[in-house]
Amino acid sequence: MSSPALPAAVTVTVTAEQAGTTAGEVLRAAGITDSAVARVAGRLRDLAHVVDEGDVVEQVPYASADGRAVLRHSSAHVLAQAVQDLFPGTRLGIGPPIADGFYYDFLPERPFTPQDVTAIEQRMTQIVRQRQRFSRRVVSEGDAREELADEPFKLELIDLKGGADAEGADVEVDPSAAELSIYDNLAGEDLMWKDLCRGPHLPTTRDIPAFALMRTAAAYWRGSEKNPQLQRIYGTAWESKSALKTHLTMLEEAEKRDHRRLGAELDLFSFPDEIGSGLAVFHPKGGAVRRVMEDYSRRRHEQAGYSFVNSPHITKEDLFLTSGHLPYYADTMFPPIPFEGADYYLKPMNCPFHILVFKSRGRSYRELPQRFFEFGTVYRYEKSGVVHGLTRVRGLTMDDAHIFCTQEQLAAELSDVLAFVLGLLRDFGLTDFFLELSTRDDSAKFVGKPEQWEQATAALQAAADSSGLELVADPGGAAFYGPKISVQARDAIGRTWQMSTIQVDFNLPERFELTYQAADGSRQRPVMLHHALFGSIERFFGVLLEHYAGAFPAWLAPVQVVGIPITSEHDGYVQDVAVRLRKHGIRVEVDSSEDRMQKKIRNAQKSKVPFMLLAGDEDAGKGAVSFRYRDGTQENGVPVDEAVAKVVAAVEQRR
RNA sequence: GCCGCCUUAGCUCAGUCGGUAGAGCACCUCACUCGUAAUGAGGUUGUCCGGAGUUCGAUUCUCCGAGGCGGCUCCA
Repeated sequence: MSSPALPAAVTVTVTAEQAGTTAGEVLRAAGITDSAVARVAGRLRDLAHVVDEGDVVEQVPYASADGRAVLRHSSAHVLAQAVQDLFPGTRLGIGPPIADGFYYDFLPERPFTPQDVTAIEQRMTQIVRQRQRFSRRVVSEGDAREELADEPFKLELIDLKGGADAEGADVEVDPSAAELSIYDNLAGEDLMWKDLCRGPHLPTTRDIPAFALMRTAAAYWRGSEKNPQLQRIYGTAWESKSALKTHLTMLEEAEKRDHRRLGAELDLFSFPDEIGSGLAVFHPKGGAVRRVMEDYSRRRHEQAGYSFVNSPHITKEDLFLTSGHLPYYADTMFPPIPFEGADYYLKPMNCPFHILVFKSRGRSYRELPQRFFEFGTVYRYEKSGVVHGLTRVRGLTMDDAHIFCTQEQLAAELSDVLAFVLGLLRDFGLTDFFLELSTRDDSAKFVGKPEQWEQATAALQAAADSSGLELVADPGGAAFYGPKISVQARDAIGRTWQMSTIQVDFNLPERFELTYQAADGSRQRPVMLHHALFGSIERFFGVLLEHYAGAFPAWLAPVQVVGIPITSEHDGYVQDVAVRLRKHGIRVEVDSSEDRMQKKIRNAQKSKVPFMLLAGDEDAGKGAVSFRYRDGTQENGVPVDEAVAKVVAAVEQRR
């Protein structure tokens, strides 16, 4: 994921004497050995690529984005070769490099077992040791079809001429190149295996320094559930054994931080089977964290000029017919409840309710922008295979806000909202952001007038630009009713999470025929902004839990202080200190169990409390306590007043 | 929803080639009263995920269902 500084690439210009030699030879002559492939005249080429005088040959270090992609792509070939060695008759799909690794899709006669994967990995090791050469050969389309007669998926790729709609397919057939190429794997002069492939590749299999197979999974051919399902094997490959190890260690770290695991270990929440898949209950400790999150958010919204509204969990279907959601999202809503002659639905979003609040009486331009906020619990029918801990649930609470404003107010409101969102996320300890601007494409799912889309997109673009953050384009990613900005945050171990979204909506005000009375007495249509900062509280909770690896800062920690009496005789003394802390709103527990004090420290440490507060004869004698902090350091003989002030200050300063 | 794997004590997991089961932690009892990550001794705990089938007998085999995990697809 995050990598140490990558070495700078060296470039060499081919001399007259070097013309007709290879890119690899030119680089070696310049003393460069660390190059997976070469960039010649701006294109990645095999080191065996023949160069002309004047060509600029650029080193592509293994530990560069391109270098890693090539070595992973070559690893994918070795994987496919191993699979076809061990399971003849297995058909090949595609095998591209991906972030941190590679995969290859297969149609085997039966799904792979874990034992198969072990065997495949061993076979790969043998192939690597054999130092087989990756040898490029340009073929005519006719020859390719003949050679690949047994590979129906490859033939389909040739038909598609690169299959721009199939992610990763362009590693097999280059849509921008006129020619098709096949890579032969040669041991000496013996052909061991071949695959339709654009390349480029490492010189030999031996040049793969370190790889590992990770897992198997199913994947639809060309990403469509209408197509046959293939068996995918994921692997990872790196420029060195130590880089591989670093990556695997990072994965272990991510696993240790998994919010589902921490949620159980720290007694924060659970998903009882009795309730149903994707429906969480928060335990007292998780509830404490959640309450602090919500309280803080409410206060900030209040300060930013939001009014609080409330709405029910179910509604008659008419509301969602008017909003236009039902036709789009019926299959991701819980099924209707027939009742008193109407169909009721659990609400999958809050916006129509807030619209009704706006619509409950006439509105004047004088009261715009009108900002409504609610912690609104919504229910969505997520398919059974996609529910995932707190990050993908069927019941979630959105910190949902809807702003009704005039066209003229839109731009200012957007940049205020963006600044508000970023400020709040920073308060929760996320500091590393980038933005994504999701716009429409020509798909039929998008509603509304093109000029409104343009106006909204321009306003979002301006707000994004003024934030100074990196902006990534996401064409086609908009909601059906309007474009959006999403804030992506990087967590403590460099993973990115989509957090807040801000959407512009001209559509709903129109569907609900919203109006306000303008200064000239005319009726005008307001614009709507949707935003949710946490997205869902459940999901944000999960992200924070992983970000902090369970060690919440003191202001969020479910238990902020654990009092530990050295012996049971000091229970009363520690209890008195706890009472004083509690008066300041500090969440404090005293461990008066029969355990020895060392065991209590261990337990408190495992529960990741920020402050352990110990007292025995030594401290009690002088009206003091001793701290042990989460990092194991200690501070002894702190007068009680000072200790209380210290804890209170940490919480108030949101540390 | 689709594919694969999984489900045994509160938790983590072992085990039974078909004869109703075990460890560590947790919990309870007793002793210990201790200064910064596990005091000792003793004890309790199970519809072996649910249902149906095969069988003299099913936690174990088969089928169906539920839940979980890894992906795919999806994500207002």
